[in-house]
Amino acid sequence: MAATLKDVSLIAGVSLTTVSHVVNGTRPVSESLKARVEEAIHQTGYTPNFLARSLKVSASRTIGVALQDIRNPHFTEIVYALEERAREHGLTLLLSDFGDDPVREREALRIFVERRVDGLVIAPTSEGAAALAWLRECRIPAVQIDRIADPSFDYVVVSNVAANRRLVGHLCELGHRRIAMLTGITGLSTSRERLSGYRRALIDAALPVDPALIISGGSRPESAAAATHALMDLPEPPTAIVAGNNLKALGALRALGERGLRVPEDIVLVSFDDFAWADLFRPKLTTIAQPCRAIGERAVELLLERIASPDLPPRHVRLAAEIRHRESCGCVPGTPQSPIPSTNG
Amino acid sequence: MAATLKDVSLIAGVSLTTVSHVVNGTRPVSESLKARVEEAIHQTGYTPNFLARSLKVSASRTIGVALQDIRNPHFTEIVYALEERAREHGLTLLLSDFGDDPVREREALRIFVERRVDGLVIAPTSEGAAALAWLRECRIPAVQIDRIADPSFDYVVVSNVAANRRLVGHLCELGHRRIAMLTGITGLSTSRERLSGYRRALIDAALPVDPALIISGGSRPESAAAATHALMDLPEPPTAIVAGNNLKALGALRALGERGLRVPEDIVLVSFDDFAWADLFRPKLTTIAQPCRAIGERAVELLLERIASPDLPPRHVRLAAEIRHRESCGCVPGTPQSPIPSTNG
DNA sequence: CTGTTAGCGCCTTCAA
DNA sequence: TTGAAGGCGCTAACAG
Repeated sequence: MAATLKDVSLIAGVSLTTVSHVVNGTRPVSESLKARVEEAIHQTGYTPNFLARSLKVSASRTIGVALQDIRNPHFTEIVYALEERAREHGLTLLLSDFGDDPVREREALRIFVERRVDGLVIAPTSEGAAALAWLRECRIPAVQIDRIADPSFDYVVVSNVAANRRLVGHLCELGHRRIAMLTGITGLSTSRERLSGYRRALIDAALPVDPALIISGGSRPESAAAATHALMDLPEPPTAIVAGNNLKALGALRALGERGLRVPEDIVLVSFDDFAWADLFRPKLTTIAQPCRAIGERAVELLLERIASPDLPPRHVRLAAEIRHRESCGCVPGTPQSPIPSTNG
Repeated sequence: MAATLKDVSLIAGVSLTTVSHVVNGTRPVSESLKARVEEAIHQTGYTPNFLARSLKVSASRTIGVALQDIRNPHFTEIVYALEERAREHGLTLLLSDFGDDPVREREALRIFVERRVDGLVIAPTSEGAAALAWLRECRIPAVQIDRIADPSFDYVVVSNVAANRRLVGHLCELGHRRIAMLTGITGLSTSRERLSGYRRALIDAALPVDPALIISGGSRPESAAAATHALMDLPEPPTAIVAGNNLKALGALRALGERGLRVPEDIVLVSFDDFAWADLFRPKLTTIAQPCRAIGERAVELLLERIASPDLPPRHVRLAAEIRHRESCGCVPGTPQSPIPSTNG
């Protein structure tokens, strides 16, 4: 159907090789021939067949992106950055959403392998290590983002411990003694690390860690809403709640609203993950903002480097996350934002 | 590097043809051979090469998605639905974001054509007709979503005129006589249609159409903010503003906030496009919610049908959009939602 | 500076 | 029920 190199070569009256070379600029061709070839290309409307090229050179200039939910603005933002950076490098994005299901995660990787992606960026499930091991067998490079399922692979994530320690520390400084933590999906490194930051902050402040104030698991806002209700039904409810991620914050916010509790007057709520339109929310949430853009960009760069040098030792990037002081923490609004130092490895 | 059909055939001691057939289940193979082949596949870790297959059968089971900005939740939601539906049909998504730049739009299509996608879904720019014409030459099917650049191609969009007419009509019924309209990017069918719905509603209500109250163009919230300020600086400012899309609403909301104007007490604001967390916004915006999920699903279905029958006449789908009555229109909250009837063609 | 040739990995007639 | 052989469109030695 579509014109091929051969069609062009016939029309231009040159060899197929020459056409290939003028298309790719891969060896010098005389002006006269080049002109004839270009004319023929124009005439036939020839468009190179990347599939054939990929087959031949065993490189598809394609990278796969696999994650839990593009609709989560955190991931949306990252995908945007990935796409942009990839495009700059002539790479095209294959997208797959596996909804936090290890079976679908595995399935997504299979599809990417079949399509011979040059590499892939993945926000793995808690069982992601097995899937990654398979990728290693297939010798296809991968970089993890957001969470770490296997530290022997590259990753770019944020300093969860430091960021949450600082956020919770802020609450302690404000005088809170009963601070609850709603963590994300059990088994995810993000959940563990953020919980660890929470613990460290309490210890820093010489406060007891009350297991009743830690509610773990779940990926939907509904579970956070239920957890919030449970928390507030405690004989001694918390005076502050830390949402382990944006979905948790949404659920908590709704539950608090249902109970007619005002934030921050009646209860303080802060959260990991920022929202694009947080300034339109009431209350305005104090959050930890992740550098999504940078995460996506670094991920592509790491991937490119690994594709070039597959035997590099694993590279671990931790980016700083930044606290955005708004109203919901109850401190004076307008407080300057405090960056958290990044650590590597 | 990776095992091929040939590797498997050698190990299994059968012909390459047979291996191909057991992999694809495309012709009966005796149990004994099948077992040997499967064993060999397992042993070699063979994964089919889709690139080679695509080249051979000239079909890539891949569809391209090209749009203006994945970060806009309206599109994010659609992409999610597209991905899901595509996956159900064994199709993989290639994603490209062209930021409303016709040059990059064209570029994105070129990449898709080179990669021999089976079809593509596009939210075209206002200049998209030329790009689509090229696709037609390449004989690659495309369905437009959100807006229409060329009605000779399939599309699935919403009933913009009817929806906005109804929304503005609601404002008229509430007694507003000076209603402003902030339209989106000039030249887009959505902008035209929504503006047309606005006009119709005013005419329905026997109200004059004041050009000073219509501010067109721009795709960023900032332009809407500027427009809102201009509107409020008018000798006779509007008592209600209709934002032509979600970004416009954000800009208007901010400008109104900057002026210390309360919604809906001082001024009414409603908008085309809903927000996922609209209930956390203050004010709670009355909006027109588009059925993003359905748009994505129908788009994939249309595309699949067209891939199967390229010569079908153009198919036009218009889905109903629904008004979500919340606080910002100033009518009693809790009013039941009113669906808008869909029309076809 | 240009052309011939041998595959990349796979599907699919055609023949047995 | 099985196998051999000819490409799909392209790149990259290898010759000239």
